[in-house]
Amino acid sequence: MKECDTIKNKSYIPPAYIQIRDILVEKINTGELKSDNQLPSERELSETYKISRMTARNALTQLVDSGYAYRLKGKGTFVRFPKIERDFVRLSGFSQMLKSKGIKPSNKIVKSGIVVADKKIASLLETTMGTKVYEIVRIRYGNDIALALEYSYLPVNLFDNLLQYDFENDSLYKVIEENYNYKLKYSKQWIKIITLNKEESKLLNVKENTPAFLLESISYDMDEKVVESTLSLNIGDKTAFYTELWPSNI
Amino acid sequence: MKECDTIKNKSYIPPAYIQIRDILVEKINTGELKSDNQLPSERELSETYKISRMTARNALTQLVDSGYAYRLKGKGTFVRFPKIERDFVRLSGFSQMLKSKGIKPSNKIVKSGIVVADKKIASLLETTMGTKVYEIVRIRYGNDIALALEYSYLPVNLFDNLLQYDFENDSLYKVIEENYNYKLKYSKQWIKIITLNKEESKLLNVKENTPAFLLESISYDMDEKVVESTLSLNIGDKTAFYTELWPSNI
DNA sequence: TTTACCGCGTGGTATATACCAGCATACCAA
DNA sequence: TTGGTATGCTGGTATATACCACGCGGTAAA
Repeated sequence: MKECDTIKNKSYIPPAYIQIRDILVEKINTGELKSDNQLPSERELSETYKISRMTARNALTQLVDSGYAYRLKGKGTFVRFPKIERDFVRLSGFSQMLKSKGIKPSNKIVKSGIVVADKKIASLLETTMGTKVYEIVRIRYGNDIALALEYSYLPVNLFDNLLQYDFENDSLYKVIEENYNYKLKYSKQWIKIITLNKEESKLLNVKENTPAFLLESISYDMDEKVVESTLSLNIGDKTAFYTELWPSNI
Repeated sequence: MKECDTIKNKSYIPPAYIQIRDILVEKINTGELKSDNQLPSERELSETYKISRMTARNALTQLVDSGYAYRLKGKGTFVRFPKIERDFVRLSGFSQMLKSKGIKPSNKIVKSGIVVADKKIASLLETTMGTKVYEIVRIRYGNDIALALEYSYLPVNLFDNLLQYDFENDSLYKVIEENYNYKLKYSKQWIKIITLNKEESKLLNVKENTPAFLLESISYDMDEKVVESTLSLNIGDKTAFYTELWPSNI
């Protein structure tokens, strides 16, 4: 069998267009290339790095697709920074989102344990009522101010001895990916409005009936299995979502 | 000057990869190709339509990028239907969104006229306080139930005699694109929570202090000019947003 | 002075070709 | 039966080349 490089062995060499892409991303992140600066043209890149124009174009396409750049026909390709956020809550999770805004995230566990799924939880985890699931209830803080109350549910059969981990300091996603080796592929999410009940408002230290966002999310791994589902109650006047909408071209 | 085909004259012929893409989209929409069916391979497409493999690949890439298909290395390209919705409110506007769900949209104009921009409106339209702007206030109905109260603002200097048009029946976007020839490029959007005041709740026929989504949006045309800004109050228990989040690859 | 055109650089589309890498199947040998 | 291998499909990466459409600035003509 032929030798085949993978991510796991150190000899992995990314494709040329990925390498060029990363060189350009680096220049954007370090500030060498600023917003609306012109990136090297496709022909220029191909000469500089001794690659074909198509490969250079692929590298630039990667930047455009991920929001780092925009193209103007007849003029050039230009930096867009800060890059647009199409996903208003990233798959990377709550902590990372706050960190990227310079806000100090912290958690407090309200309770954690194993419960049997009721109808609502069963439908979120795409399983049947009565299935055993982990329930982790946390309060999320930003700069020590309570922002959200989060209920996370995970199927017991996928996670052996999950509760041994410290979810006040370790991110749930990190534990799932590193300790159980589930690679998350995507998540579905719904945003609704509710008013906080007595218990919830007390935990979040706000008045009863305060309006809040209810975020329901379901996360899928590479095999399209549901690995986790979260209900997040975000205090209305401390939360806003931002997105940019681009017309579909089909 | 050389003759140059544009969308406007009828002789416009789309690029080959767009034509192939549209042929495939058509087959998906008519049901000839169903969810998880395999699409023709790149090599097969290139033989069938006498195009190069790269052009065929471009066509398939269009489908993948817009959520109509997914690729599996070594296996093929497959239909994803219903296509994923990354944008939870499309740039196409409110009416079209409801239509796509089989809900009958309708509007009622509350008022329309020219006002001078206060601080809030000026910042939304990226102009200065005191600038003259059109204000159009509408109630949005779905199946004759009031869903939202919408305040739209447009700079007077970009739209000559805008109020001649009938916004109870024509979409605002349609008028902008067809009568004034502004092609919308993208829009920014914020989602917040508010509670409806006396006047708003009366217009929407709900109790005072009902929680509602406040959608603030700014639309930009191809020259990155602000052409329109909208504040939309959507009744909380009649509205939800859905999105799928995919991790960024950079 | 104003207008029209040309040249040049840019991204956009398209061709033809080549080899690599992942998956499935059939087949053959231990 | 089991396990390797050969083959043939798939998408992924990469090269080289060509021409088109657009934006802009310089220049020559009106």
